[in-house]
Amino acid sequence: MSRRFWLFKSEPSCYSIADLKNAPESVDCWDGVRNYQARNFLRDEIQVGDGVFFYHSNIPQPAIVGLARVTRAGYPDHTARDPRSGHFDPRATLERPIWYMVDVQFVAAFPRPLARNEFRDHPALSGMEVMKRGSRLSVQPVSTGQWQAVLALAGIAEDP
DNA sequence: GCCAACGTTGGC
DNA sequence: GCCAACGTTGGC
Repeated sequence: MSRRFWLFKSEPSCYSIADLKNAPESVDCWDGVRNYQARNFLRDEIQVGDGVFFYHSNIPQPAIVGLARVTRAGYPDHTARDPRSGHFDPRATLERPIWYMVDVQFVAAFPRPLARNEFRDHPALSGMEVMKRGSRLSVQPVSTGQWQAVLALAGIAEDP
């Protein structure tokens, strides 16, 4: 399977790209996803080496703010079994974890955030999942063309 | 802060 | 299996 690309959403007040950068080795687990479609991507499709757009949602200018890379493929999200976690799910067990996560590593922050509204009229980017009205999917596939178009907009010549 | 859109729950 | 009610997401 060749390298694939994804967009991960996060509210920066909850977890920002700076938080990922500042994590030990700039690696962290992407926990707390509680949506089955997103879970399926995390569990079944996302592979080590895949590219990730880090997207900040629920702010005045929602934007792709940088890049990350997958360093560990899907494994059980332990926060689902932690009653003190805000993402606790009493149905999750060791044998049946229900929820999964991956590990990602910070790669780069864009020189400036690429605001969602900049994509609206872009031929390659207006069709992104994140552009769809009412889209709530927090882990989304990104096409190779979309990946390259965003890197070009960000002024990043070489795919890091 | 508003509110449309969405996913989930649960009664039937 | 249907669908109304509900809680949440997320752009604006």
